[in-house]
Amino acid sequence: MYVSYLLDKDTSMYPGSARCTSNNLPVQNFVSAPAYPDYMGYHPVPALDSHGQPAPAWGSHYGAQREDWSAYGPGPSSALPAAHINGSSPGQGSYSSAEYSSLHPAAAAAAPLPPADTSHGQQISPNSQRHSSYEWMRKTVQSTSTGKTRTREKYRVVYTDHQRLELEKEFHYNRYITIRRKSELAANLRLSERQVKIWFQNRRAKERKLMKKKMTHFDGSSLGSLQSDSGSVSPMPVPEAQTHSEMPGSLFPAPPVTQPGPHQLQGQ
DNA sequence: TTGTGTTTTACGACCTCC
DNA sequence: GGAGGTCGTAAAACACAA
Repeated sequence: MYVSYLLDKDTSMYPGSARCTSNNLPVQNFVSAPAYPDYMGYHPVPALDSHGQPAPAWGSHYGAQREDWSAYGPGPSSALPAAHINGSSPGQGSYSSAEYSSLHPAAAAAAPLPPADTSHGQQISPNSQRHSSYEWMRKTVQSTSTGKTRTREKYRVVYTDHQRLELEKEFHYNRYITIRRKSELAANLRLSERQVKIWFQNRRAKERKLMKKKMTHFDGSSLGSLQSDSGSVSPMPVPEAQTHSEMPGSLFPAPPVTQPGPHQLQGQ
């Protein structure tokens, strides 16, 4: 399960119930009920607990013991542990089930929720806080050969654990995000819709990369386990028409299909 | 400390679909 | 034409060994 690692992280990241109290994020959007309560493929926590213990509902992961939330105000926080904040200890960024199960759950030693005042392109991540003041964000860098410039504001912010957790949750629920959910998520996470879209694109690319890696590793003999690794939803792409149409009469998208759209099979 | 490898954001090119 | 898709890649962020 993709989320299990993050859930484990989450347990230490957001223990208790008062998550986001200093973050200005709409807490109600992150409690146990996902946006699609009727969708059977997504079970927020209990089914994902890899330690054989009943895990609390989403809401109980967040808050309480982080009595020091308010200590992480705007500005660099150099007192944080260097490792793990980015979910990057051993197995950094790998969320396949096998890897999840082998990861130490204490990966999130301390992941402060940064101030939510992260207007587009200015997400203040723990990492960026750790490594610099805000000055670097304002500078521009020359791209190598093309002469194009990229502003530091764009290149690149490190998303907070919270943002990534929510994105991972959404990804675990559905590999392809709908327009509506993209808007909601962007608003909730203080990201732009473009960022959400690109995150999903990159996340799918990452998954394909992992799949490919496993394919070569298992030499195609363990495809069944590969399928189950990806959770309850199909790893295959969803036809675009299903994902970015608004589905009249239905708030939410249909469950993912197992066949890719025609245009997604060719040219790759 | 430094070099190296990996992961994470972000973008451009090119594609299909509506 | 505009949307979102994949693919490839740049560069920052990060981990870790030497």
